[in-house]
Amino acid sequence: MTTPQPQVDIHKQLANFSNYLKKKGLKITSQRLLVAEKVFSMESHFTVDALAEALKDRRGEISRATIYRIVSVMVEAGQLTEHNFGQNAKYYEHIPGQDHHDHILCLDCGRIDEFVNDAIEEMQLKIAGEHGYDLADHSLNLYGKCVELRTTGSCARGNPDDSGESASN
Amino acid sequence: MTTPQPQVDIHKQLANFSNYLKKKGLKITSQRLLVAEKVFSMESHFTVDALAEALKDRRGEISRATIYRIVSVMVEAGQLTEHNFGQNAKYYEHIPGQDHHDHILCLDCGRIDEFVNDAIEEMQLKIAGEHGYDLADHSLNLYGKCVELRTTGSCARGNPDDSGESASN
DNA sequence: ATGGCTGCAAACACTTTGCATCTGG
DNA sequence: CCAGATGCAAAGTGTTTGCAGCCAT
Repeated sequence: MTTPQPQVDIHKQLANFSNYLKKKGLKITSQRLLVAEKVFSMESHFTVDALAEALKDRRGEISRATIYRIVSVMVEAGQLTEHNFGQNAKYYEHIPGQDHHDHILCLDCGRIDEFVNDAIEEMQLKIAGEHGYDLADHSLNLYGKCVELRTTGSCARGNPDDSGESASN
Repeated sequence: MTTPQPQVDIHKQLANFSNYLKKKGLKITSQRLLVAEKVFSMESHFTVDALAEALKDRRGEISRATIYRIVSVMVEAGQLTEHNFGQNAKYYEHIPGQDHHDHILCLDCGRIDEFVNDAIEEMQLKIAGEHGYDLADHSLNLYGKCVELRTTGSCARGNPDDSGESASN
């Protein structure tokens, strides 16, 4: 069930990032390496806040401002994507050089799963074309109740009783 | 090109809203009616900010706090939907009692078009099921370059020259 | 009359920015 | 050595909330 991908070669990713920095004439600082390393080791989707927390202790901590700046560099570098799941904060996800995918989220526990569907991808291209658009990107998020909630009757955050209408948000 | 829907009976919509308020034991205040009326007359997608601006002059203006509160009531009432288009502010759209639809947005001028695709809707249900989810909602947004930009070489906000990588955001 | 509503301003959460200092190349 | 990076704190957005006074019911 859990993505069993073996740490898609963090070293290679770090090397790519360093190359990008070099190519752009940006400096390879300890903060950038630490942030990048942590980013590449994050299991899945995370917020800047979570990233900042995860970066604590190592050698003190890195300033939020700096983390925001580094994250934005990584997005430009194409090694990180940004998601808007309808919550306050943006979510990020490192790109293991692999395929694009969409997301399905649990409205109760916030669990996030991924999926790919070629038919939908094709449809989107077709639709964009029909409307005269040159498709550049898209975001598809499904929201529902996760398998755990359905089978055990409750998941991390909510349970059937008080889940009255958490879906409203 | 522009949605030619003839003001889907604002009076009926207002009546529905009033009924909802009554049913819920909420008060029918002048602010609520003014906001609702304006909401129903808004052409398409708007932010709370735009709504507040549009509400000015009539009889002074309505406090943002109040507008936020009324908008949230209307969402609960099911007469307004909330969208996250990846920008800072949330976008709203009144529901004319009609069909659900998805969006396609221009990365340059911010233009927003709508579309419905049953095949994709079905696919989503299937995908959710395959992942053990009970699908409650979804959001599908396509981003690209609009027809105007493609045909005339420029649209409201940007033009091919400086549009270098506005897609990065 | 009275409890919900409004308006104001302060509080909030997330993100960005100005500036002095520090550091990689 | 010096442009670019960092950290801090202050400033910005967009949105929410506490509270006193107001108005539908």
